[in-house]
Amino acid sequence: MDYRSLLNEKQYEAVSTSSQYVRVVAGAGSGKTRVLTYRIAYLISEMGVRPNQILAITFTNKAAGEMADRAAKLVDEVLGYTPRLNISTFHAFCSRFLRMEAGAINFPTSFTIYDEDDRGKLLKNIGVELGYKKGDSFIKEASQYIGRNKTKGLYPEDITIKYERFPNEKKCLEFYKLYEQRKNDMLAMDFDDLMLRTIQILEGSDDIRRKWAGKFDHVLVDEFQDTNDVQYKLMKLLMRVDTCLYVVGDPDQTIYTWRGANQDIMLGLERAHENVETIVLNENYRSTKKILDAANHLIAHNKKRIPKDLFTSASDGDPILSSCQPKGEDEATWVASKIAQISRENRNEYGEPIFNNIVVLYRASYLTRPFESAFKDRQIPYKIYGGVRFYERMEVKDLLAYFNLMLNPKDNIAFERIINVPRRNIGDTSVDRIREEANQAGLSEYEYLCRIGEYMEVTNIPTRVIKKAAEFIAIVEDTKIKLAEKLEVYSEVLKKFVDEIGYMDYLREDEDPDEDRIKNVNALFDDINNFIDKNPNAEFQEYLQNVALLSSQDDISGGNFVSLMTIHIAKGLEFDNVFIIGMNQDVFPSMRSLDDNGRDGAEEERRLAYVAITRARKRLFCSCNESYSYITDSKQTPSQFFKEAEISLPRTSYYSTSSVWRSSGYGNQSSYGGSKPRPGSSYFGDGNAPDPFEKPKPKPAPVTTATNGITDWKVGDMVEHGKFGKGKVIEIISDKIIRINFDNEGIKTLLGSHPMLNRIKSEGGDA
DNA sequence: TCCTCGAGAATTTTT
DNA sequence: TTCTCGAGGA
Repeated sequence: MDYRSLLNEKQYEAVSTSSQYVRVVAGAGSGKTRVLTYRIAYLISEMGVRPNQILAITFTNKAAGEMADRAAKLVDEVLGYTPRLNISTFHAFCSRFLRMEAGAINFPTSFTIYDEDDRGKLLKNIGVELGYKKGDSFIKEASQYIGRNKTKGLYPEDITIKYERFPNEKKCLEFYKLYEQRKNDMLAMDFDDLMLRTIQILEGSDDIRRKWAGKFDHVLVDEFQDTNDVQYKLMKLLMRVDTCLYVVGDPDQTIYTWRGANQDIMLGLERAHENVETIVLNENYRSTKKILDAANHLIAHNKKRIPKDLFTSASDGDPILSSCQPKGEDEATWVASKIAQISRENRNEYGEPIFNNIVVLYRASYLTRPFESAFKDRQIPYKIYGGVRFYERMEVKDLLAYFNLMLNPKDNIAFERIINVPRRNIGDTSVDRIREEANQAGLSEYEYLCRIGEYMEVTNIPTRVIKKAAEFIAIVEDTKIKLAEKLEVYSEVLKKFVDEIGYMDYLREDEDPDEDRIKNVNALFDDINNFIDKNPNAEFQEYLQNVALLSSQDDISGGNFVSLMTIHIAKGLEFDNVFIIGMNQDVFPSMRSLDDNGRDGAEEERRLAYVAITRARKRLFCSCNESYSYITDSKQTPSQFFKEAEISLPRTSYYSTSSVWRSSGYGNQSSYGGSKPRPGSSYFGDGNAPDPFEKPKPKPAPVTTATNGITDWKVGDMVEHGKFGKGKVIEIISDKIIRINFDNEGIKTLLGSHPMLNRIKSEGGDA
């Protein structure tokens, strides 16, 4: 492959360097991902590195998947085979590591991963256990204390308090201890544990460390500016003296310091290693000149940075449009009218308006509300990312909790989530009692109920509850046996289970026209099928662990709709048309960030705005409003970022009293949108009309053909199963799942590609 | 145990 | 403006 012709000079230099330590400072839109992808391909195709000697770390699972696909394709073009690449997030890497090595710290490899929601519940339980009320502010304080220490890599045993640095420090530490203890009892890990336990194991055993550091000759890290100290430590543990390190990032895009990101790691890399080669990519291929100018102007206000102006040879492009409207609804109307116009100008081959090159970005999720209704009124299809994600939906979480409980009976959080869902008349009081007694017996809540017979003398749990619980346990245990046999399709066993416990009926009763709960449940089963299909040898446990690690960006899939997301989620993405909304002082930059972290906070907010602006390829729109703020108890004012980015803000508001903004600047601001939006009214319909644009559903992952086994089943095929014997195909449920009537075993639902399944005679002829 | 209602609080970003 | 919590009644 002619790498030289596919890359510009700097990019080629970065891709082909042979230095051991390389730092690529890549400005927004300079082809950062391209460089990393080509680097991986180059290592394999030109430098003879074996694919499994490379470890690449990205920020999201989605980025990992894309990079793996693209690099694999490149290698395939040159060498004619598709390599298996180790590309994942830090967390996913650790999860895989722990599945193999957790035994070293006496932890089972079938641990459960707790997400933020589970973690919050556990913390609340502990708070109540310690005698605080549910909403007590101390629980919040302790939770933050725990979070802070974990991002620093400190477990309770690493902390000693000589004198309290703040009033409740000792109490917080006690809380932290209890949290860790309870979590360990339940064989669970939170996100931080994944990293910290991995480090613990690597530090604790030379053998294991040698084994893992021996695997990788090349470690590559994307978005390196957002690496935190714990992640960096882990990286170093995975490296030998001769391991090559290749990091790519942009210090101006550090937006995760609140999660421990430390841009000094990137800036000070030469202090850690000798002979670091630094390559700067500052030609932007993404945005128009006007957009880039705004970004450069803005970021120049930051004091703590290495000056690095992006340049482009692109044309000026359209002017940046801005607007300040009286109310949030008016701002939404303004945006909606612009979107309607853009989509009218961009039509696909069938003449339908195109929405998928449009994104609406904001600082905080609560800002989306008026926009949702404005889009609905105007029949603009949209999808919100990072709100409630698919895997966080109530019904999906319920089912995952059931499944988790099956694999890990010690998981009290899962147990408490579902013991009364659907209603079994086991209320809070009973659950409290179960928790208390289980604690005393030294068992998990589920285990305690399983063995309640041994405790009949002492228990205070009403017999009514015990009876109900016993029914429930019977179904769970029965399903566990079926799952362990692995003979029937996983999802089918689970489906039966879900029916048996009456969950589907419960969903149907509780029908909420806005929520497609039942469809979501089916989508979950599809998802499980897909996973098992793609990873035929994987344990179901792995699916559950994977699911917990998925992030908001991961379910970003194509479709013709406007995307709405926070700027944090938008990191790494790009769109033709970008709207930045809610650009009000104290909202963006956020007052809280300024309060908490002073000037550093302000600089991070500015970097965030920089990220937002540089997402845009062709057109940029910035808006704010002057509505009343509950936070400051006063009217809102435009963000300082307008001035700093030198984006002029026209006086469109007739309520405006304090407009200090220039009304001239880049062209005629109001000509673009046509007529002035009418506050409070919509252009289409009466608001009661049915929404013709269904909210897009999570798309089932693309159908993959099974790696082994038969996929082209037909009704009437005769089969032989390694365990069930002979039978006949009676129904094709989907392209993967079939129903077979076995001579001796009756009707079973199976995965068509199941290795135990063989066709002995095809319908109408020999196999 | 569950449901309803009213008061009150709270609005950041996420692997 | 919207969600959460707790009290009180069925």
